[in-house]
Amino acid sequence: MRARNKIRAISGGRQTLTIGQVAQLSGVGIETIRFYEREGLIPEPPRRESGYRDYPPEVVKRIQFIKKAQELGFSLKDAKELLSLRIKPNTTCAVVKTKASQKIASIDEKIQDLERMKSALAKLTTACDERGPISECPILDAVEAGIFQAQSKGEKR
Amino acid sequence: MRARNKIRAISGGRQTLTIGQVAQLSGVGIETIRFYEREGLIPEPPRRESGYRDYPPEVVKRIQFIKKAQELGFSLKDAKELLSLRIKPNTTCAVVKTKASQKIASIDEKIQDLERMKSALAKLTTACDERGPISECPILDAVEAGIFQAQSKGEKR
DNA sequence: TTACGGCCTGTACCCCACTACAGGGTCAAT
DNA sequence: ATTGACCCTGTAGTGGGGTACAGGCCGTAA
Repeated sequence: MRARNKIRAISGGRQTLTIGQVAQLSGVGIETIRFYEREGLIPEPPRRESGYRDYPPEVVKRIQFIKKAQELGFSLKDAKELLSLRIKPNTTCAVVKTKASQKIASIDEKIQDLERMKSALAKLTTACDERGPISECPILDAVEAGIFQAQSKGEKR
Repeated sequence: MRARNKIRAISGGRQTLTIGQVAQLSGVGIETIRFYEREGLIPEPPRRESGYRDYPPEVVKRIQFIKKAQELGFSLKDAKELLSLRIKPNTTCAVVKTKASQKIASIDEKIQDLERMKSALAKLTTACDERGPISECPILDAVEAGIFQAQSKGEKR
């Protein structure tokens, strides 16, 4: 009953991981890892004689990146694109830069939107403090003022 | 005698919208609107004698908010919660504040993660400019350095 | 009054991202 | 040698979030 078994590969000896270890370390299910492999999100790992997948530890970070990207509203396809953005000898720099700056732009947009949401929520708590004769739903007020749409037009409610 | 059917309700006369008009203005399909209604994301609108849904214009902003929230990695359930955060006469202020600050915290986390992604991408373009003997995949480097995991623990970067 | 687009309900179907078996081989401790 | 956890391939099913009809009523310009 050696629970130590689980971390054997990490703490010493062998430098590779089984799929189960990868799953545990990255916080996803085994099936998800095989799914990502099928979808080309993570590379096919080498196999042992037994046919077992033999993972390098880096794959854990890659999977965590994928999960993060998803939480931030990117699809798996987006995540794949992000991960494949790299400088390869025969890729022109211009191409990489173009793609990267597109991604940066879309990230900036998300950040802006999140900031607007955040300030709407902040307004809500403030209104709560003041307990004055304030509208009963500041978020909707913000929404109705077009927080995401009319922002740059200088409109007000 | 009402001409210009499509914008009639918007430009003058009647202050309400048909489902088709709402769809067009908010950039989603008609079926999506009915779906949101079934799911309780937008209130059931009053009906005309004909049975047609008769929307107040505010619903457009509400739908746009829902769409934005989705793009930012919130589920429809999350969006519903965000929209229902309001100060009602019989809701205690404390409850609202607690929920709001939880939402704000999760938004802040998203912003942090996006900033980290962004800087990884920025590094990529810089590396590209310098054309030096730099790693071929800065994003993965960042990932491998645990940009999302080790950050808050004061670990190396 | 007819044509034709818009709206109604209801049901079925679709894509994405998993998740769960079934049936069978592997590995390490007992 | 056996046990039981772990891994394999393959296929099927699930839940979220829509999307697409079918069959039928409404509304209005010609």
